[in-house]
Amino acid sequence: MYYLIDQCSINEVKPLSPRKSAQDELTKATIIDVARELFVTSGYPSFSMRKLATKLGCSHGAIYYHFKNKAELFYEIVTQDFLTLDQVLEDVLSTPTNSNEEKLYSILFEYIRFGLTHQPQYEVMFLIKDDEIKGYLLEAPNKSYLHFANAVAHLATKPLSPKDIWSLFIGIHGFVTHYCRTETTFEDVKILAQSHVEFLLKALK
Amino acid sequence: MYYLIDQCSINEVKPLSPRKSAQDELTKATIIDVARELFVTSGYPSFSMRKLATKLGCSHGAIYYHFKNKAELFYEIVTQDFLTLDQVLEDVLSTPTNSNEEKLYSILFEYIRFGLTHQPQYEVMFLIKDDEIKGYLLEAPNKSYLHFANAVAHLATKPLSPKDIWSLFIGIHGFVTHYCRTETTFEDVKILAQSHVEFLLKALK
DNA sequence: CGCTTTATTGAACAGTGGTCAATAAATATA
DNA sequence: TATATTTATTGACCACTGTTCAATAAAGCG
Repeated sequence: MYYLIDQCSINEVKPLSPRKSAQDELTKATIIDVARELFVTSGYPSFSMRKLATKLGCSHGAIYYHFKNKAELFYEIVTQDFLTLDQVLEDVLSTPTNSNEEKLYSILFEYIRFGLTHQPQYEVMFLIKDDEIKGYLLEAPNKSYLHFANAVAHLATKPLSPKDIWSLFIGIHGFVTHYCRTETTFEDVKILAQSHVEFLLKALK
Repeated sequence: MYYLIDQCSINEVKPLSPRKSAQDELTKATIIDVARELFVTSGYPSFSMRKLATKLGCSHGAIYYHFKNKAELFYEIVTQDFLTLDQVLEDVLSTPTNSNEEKLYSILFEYIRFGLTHQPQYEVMFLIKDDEIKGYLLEAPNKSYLHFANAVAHLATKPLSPKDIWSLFIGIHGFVTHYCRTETTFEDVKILAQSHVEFLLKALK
C-alpha cells in the first residue's frame, strides 16, 4: 500500500513521503529554535512534542530521531540559558566604572532580572522536579551556583563564609521563584527587587 | 445488556453494579484521606485519579461524583495543611518561656520545618503553577503569608517595614523551595536552616 | 410496592510522551 | 550509471493522563 487515497474527493492522491527533500530536512538547531520559541511564549506546561511537530511541519516521530526524548530537547535548550546567565555575571564583573560594592549589588539584581525575564527557562534550569530533566542537567545548576558564589566571594568587602554566600543565593532564588509562580514581569517588581537585594546585603554587614 | 459474559471460561457471570452497598460507599472524607496518603508518599507527579481509584477500590469515575476535578480534590487536601501551618505559627507565639527574639527565630525556623516535612503539600500550597489549582487556592497562600507577617511584625524588637517582612518571608521561602526540589529531608539541612535564619535576622539589625 | 434520588461503572474522548516497522530520499559503492 | 546502503520521516500504535456521561442499580421515601 503506497498511497493513501482520499475517498471523499475524486482521485486525489497523497503520496506517503517517509523522507523530506533535502532543503526541508530537520536539523537539531531548527528544532531547538522552534521549540524554544514555543516554550518561551506559551510555557512549559502547555508545551508538547506534538504541538512542536505541528509548528515544525513534521510528524512528532521525526523529533525523536534527533532527540532521545523531551528531556534531552529541553536540556539542550536551557544549556544555552546557563551560558547566558554566566555571561550576565561576567558582564557585571567586567564593568570598569563600578566599585566592588556596586558590583555585588548588581550581581544580585541582575540575577533577579535574568530569572524574571527568562521565567520558563529559569523554571527548567532550577525549579523543575522532573527526574528525567534533572538527569540531564546533573551538575549544571550547581556549576551555575559556583559561578555566582565565586563572583560574590570576589566582590565582598570582607571575607564571607560559604554559608553566607549560600544564604544570599537562596534569598535571591526565593524572590525569583515566587514571582515566577505568579508570572509577574521583572518591570512590575523592579523596585521590590532593589529593596530585597538591599535587605540581603544588610545581612552581610 | 445487563451482564458482561466472560467468553473464555464457561458461564462465569459478572454483574454490573452501578452502586455499592451502603457500607462500602465512598465519602469525601475517605477520598481525601486516601488521596493525601497516596500524594504524600509518592508525590504530586506520580499521583493520578486512576491510581487513587484503584487504592480506593472504586472506578475513577466515582471520584468525580464527589469532586468536580483533580484541582478541587487537591484544594481540599491542602486546606487542612494551611490550617496546620497557621497552627505552627500559633504554637510558637503561645510558648510562654521564650523571649520575643527567640520566638521570631522560631517562627522562621518552624516555617522551614513545616515546608520540608510537608514537601508535597508545600509544593501545591505555594509552588505549583497549575492554573486550575491556583483558581481554587485563590487568596489562601496570601492569607497564610499575612498570618506569618503579622506574627513577625508582632515579635520584632523594632518596627519593621512591610518590605523587610516580605524579604524575610522570601528568604525563608527560597530555602524551602530549593530543598523541596532536591527532595532533601529537614533533618539533613537542619543546621543549614539555623544559619540561614540567623543570616536573615542579621538583616533586621 | 413503586417512584425518585443517589452513587457507581466503564466506555469514550482528547490529549500526553514514546516506540517502531515501513518507506523513500540521499549517499556510497561497484 | 546502477545498485546497495545509510539516513530521515511517517503515522499507526502503546500506555498513560484528566474528564464526561449514559446506563444502571442500590437506597430512601410516600
